Amino acid sequence: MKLGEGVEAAIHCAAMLAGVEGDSTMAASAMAEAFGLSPSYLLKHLNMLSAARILESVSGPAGGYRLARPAERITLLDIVLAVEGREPAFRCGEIRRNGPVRLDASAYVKPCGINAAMLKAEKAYRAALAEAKLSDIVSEYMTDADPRSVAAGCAFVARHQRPQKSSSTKQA
Amino acid sequence: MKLGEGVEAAIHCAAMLAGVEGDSTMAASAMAEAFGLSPSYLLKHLNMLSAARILESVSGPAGGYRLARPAERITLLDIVLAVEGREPAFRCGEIRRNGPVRLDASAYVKPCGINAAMLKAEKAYRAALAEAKLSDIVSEYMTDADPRSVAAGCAFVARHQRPQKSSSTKQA
DNA sequence: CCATTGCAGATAAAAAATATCCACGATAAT
DNA sequence: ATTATCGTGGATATTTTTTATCTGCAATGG
Repeated sequence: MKLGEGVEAAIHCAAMLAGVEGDSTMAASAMAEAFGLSPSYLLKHLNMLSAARILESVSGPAGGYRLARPAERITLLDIVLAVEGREPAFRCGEIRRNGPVRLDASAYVKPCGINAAMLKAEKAYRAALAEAKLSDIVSEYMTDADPRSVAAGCAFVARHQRPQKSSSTKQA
Repeated sequence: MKLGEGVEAAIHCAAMLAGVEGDSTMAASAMAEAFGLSPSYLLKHLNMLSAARILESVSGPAGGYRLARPAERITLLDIVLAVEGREPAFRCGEIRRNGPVRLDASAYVKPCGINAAMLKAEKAYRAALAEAKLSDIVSEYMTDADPRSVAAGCAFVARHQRPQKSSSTKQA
């Protein structure tokens, strides 16, 4: 059982995007730099998040990504499913049918109990991830993490976020 | 997130071994046949179960595998961890440190909140698997599954289990 | 002795994850 | 309009992991 590295990247990016103001965006290249990741590969994962409507993207010179909805309504489950796919970790291959004695298909209408138990566990896993809101991750980071780390992170966001043209970002 | 196919094989084999009587054993080749699996590869997984003290093995012509302890004290978690390894699915690469701004290591003493949330979810997953006893899987199968399937399975076990030499298997 | 079985290690084949690149459309600044 | 920047999608390459096979070896019952 293993989660791809893209999950870690995706969550960190989403958390960082939670810090950009208004409808500003942040370029994928900036996030790749922030985490020392391959820009071209990170794009793939950000794209998955876009497709899942977790992020929005803006093309063009001032373009980049931003959250598609408030961080309060984004969970780690949303992100994990978007990046890793929605299929369960355990896939029942129905190997019980593969023996030398081939019974009629009607003998296997009842779902495999092993499969049921494994899926139940995964349900618990997903429920726990669904409880973890991106906003919680961010606020815990703000309060608990080392002030130097928080300051550096915020500075990075402030430096790389890009205000958008059309919509006024609450200018004083 | 994906579980190897070996997990399914391992659980099915363990469930089948739960049906052998006394200290009898069943050869790996028999189980491979029962599930239509590659014998040489199945051996690998059975070996992991042996190493984890979930199964016992006996060499020699009458040899094979049997449960190392009663099915009541074997959980799906035991099996999954034995086959897939004990490392968590999410491994924090600490990519937050990989940015262009290198802070002192002391700025990262607090564990990453993302990692904590992911591990918490996995803890829930493992807890659910720990609740699933092999004996439950087997007894549910006996009562719920199609009688033809149960009969075929029991017949297979009866035909392939091999009594051991030294210990008397409650012979009438 | 000898046939059968599990064990360990080397190896190979297949699949998946990771990473890079390029042509393209969108867009903002000039 | 031109240009430079950016995301998109597809093709492709590289690396790692998984799956599978084979061989020699030790154990053991007959």
